Amino acid sequence: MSENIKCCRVEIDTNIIETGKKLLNKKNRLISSKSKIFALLGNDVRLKIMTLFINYKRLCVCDLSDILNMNQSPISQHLRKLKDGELLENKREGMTIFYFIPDEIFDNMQQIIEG
Amino acid sequence: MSENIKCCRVEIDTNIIETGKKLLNKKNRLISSKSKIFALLGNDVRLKIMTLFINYKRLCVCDLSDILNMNQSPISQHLRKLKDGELLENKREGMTIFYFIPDEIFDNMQQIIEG
DNA sequence: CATCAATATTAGAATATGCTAATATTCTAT
DNA sequence: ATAGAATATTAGCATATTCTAATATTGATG
Repeated sequence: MSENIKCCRVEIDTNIIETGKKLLNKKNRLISSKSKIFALLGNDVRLKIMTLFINYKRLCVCDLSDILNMNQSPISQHLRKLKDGELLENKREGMTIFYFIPDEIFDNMQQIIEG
Repeated sequence: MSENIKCCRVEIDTNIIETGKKLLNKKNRLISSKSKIFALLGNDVRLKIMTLFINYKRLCVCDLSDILNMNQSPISQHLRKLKDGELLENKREGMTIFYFIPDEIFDNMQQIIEG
């Protein structure tokens, strides 16, 4: 399996390579999904947005535009990404569409972001 | 302060905008530094690398190349970023340079990545 | 049903990211 | 000292990201 050894270090623990591969293989899906979450949070604007949602429960695009002092379009685009990544949900109430962190992940999000 | 209201929703809680701004202002540095960490972890390869360091304590470029089945160059480049972001340190021992998660942040990293 | 407020989408430009391929650097060990 | 192993760096390309500016969509409400 480990034919392509990249260097010939003496104290090589060839076992590490096999067990490492197995470890990653086992955690592959989890790592992939986590890295997507981190990538979403790895943007200043989006992390601010999520921080606001932790503190205010629900906000609309306008609120965020005002608070962040940014145009509505990029806010909408960020919210779209966060929604696609299932870190946010939305719900219309009258004329405004409120975004919020889904109950199921709220504690976890707070943990990751504020913990 | 909030002259540039983005929309004229009726039930607008203008207070949110001011307190939101203050909140972000207060947490600004923290958010910025956290988003950098998340951005580093928001890449599949780097998250795999960090996961490996949590499980194996220390590894060299070659180990990672072998485990991840990637060329040495991109691994080196990722390690550089992780080191610049202070998520990793390194130390030469004989011919090989070992990377590892600094003691001070190990628990925190484990928490973020595995928690 | 027509209007308009709120939000979403799109194209396009500037910048950032992550790889390959080639080369450079750094130390060890003879 | 010098050769070679391990690692780092660089240029360059392809793709991804994030904004602006313009336009489209949606649904509440007169």
